[in-house]
Amino acid sequence: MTKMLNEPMPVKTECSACPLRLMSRFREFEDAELEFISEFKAGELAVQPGTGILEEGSNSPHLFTVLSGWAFRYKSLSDGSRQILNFALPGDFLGLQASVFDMMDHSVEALTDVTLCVFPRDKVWTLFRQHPSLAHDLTWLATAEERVLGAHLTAVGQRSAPARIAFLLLHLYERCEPMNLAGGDKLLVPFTQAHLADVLGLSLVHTNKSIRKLTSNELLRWDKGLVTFLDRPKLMDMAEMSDATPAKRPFI
Amino acid sequence: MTKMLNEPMPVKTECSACPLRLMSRFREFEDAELEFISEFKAGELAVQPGTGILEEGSNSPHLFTVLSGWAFRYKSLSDGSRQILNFALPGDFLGLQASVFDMMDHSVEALTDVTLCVFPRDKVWTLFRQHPSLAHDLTWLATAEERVLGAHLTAVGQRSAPARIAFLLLHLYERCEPMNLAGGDKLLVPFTQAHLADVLGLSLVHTNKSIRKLTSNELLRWDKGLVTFLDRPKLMDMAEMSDATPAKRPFI
DNA sequence: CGCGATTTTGAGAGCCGTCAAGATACGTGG
DNA sequence: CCACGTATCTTGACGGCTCTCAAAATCGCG
Repeated sequence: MTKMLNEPMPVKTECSACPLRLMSRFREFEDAELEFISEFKAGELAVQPGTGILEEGSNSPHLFTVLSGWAFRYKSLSDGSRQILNFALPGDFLGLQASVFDMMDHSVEALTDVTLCVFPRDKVWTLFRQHPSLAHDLTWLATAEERVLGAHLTAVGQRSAPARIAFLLLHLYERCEPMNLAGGDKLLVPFTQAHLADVLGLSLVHTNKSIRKLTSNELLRWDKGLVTFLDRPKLMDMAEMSDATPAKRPFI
Repeated sequence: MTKMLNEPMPVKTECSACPLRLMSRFREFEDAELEFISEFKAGELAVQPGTGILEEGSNSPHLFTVLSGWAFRYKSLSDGSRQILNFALPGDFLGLQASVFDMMDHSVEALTDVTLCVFPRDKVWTLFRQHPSLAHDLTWLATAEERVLGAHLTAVGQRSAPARIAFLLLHLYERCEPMNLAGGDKLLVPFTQAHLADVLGLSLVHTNKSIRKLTSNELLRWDKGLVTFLDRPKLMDMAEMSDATPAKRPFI
């Protein structure tokens, strides 16, 4: 399933014209910051679904920002099972661990066609020295990831199967909505129910039956990857979620 | 159970004579770094078991480093249950979220008597501007927390109750050993089985029965807070852990 | 000695996992 | 256009891990 990683291609997307920057969700950059990032960026990488982007235990010389597409972080266990830790969406940063610890403790794989900005790890230190605001943004991104993992852990540790599913789908809606990947109570999910099972710590069979329970109760629809929320209040209630509006986020 | 937070007391421990610095596990500081941290530190706080240190949803003006004692991070749910995300040990940093997001998404409570170094949040920005190496350390700490949460999520999502218990105890041993809080296959845990249940997403009853299973199989002993590993290889095997030696860590 | 917190044990129910098989969808080659 | 293979989704049966309820035993402490 996992394919080889291609060599980075020349830059196609100028940072000054970065499509992510147009999204209302992202913070604006100073000229100096933009200039540094432009210089920081080594190239672009386009990978196909199923391609491994980072490998657990490895020590990639590259860091990535997702420009487009979906990926997912996961840990493999020796019995063949895996835990998906989180999905990575446009604007998310991949490989910070390799930079800080010289070692990934999880892998990352492309779920759809993915475009990545590529950065050389050995320039991260320059970022910290010359651009404290961007260093702060990196800390922001690391902390944001920590929050998501804490939320997932709470869902998996404390909630029933249908509640976990409701939680994850609503959570993804909230993350997708600001970049126009979701809207009008509709969310296009590029993953299979097997992926969902691995996120939520459930078996595939039970995941499927729980989804069926949610659909037959008219709480949501799930049609070939298109999820529609039919009763958002009830779903949010079972998932124990409130609808706080998130602040503007940074990205590198 | 939760008590009030006292006002910070004057500094008792000079950073230059910080007891943590004597531990082999922590990295050495440059003089300039030490000077800044000394200046950064606003005071010290001693709290009793059960005291709330940070509250979910709040926006504390203070950040903390644990000097001594155990605390734990947790999220509360409306039905009264809670998920403990992680324990905080000496050297761990508390409140980075409040600094980055203006809002904690989890609470922190003292498990034992705890001594904390107190830092004002509004000087964090100065740290990023003037001391890139310390900024990098903050990112290190945030990323380390992310790793722990990922490991917990994997244990809770993929492993049986006894395996989760084995995992958590071994994990804590590894964290305690470098600071002489554990050794010789013995670990002093200051938490109850109810805490353990809330970490692992298990009921108290089943947690107890699973511990009994581990003890009656002669894999470990659990005696009034003293855990002894009797068959470490087997425990590590069920917990799916390898024994990599961790690198030196920073602290603030 | 008495009380609350913690640990332990038993019984019964139910959520969820495993095994198995069928149905549906989709891409590929004939 | 059809046949076929693979991936994904669906359903049923059954077992067991884990939960809840309940109560007793033990510990810590005043």
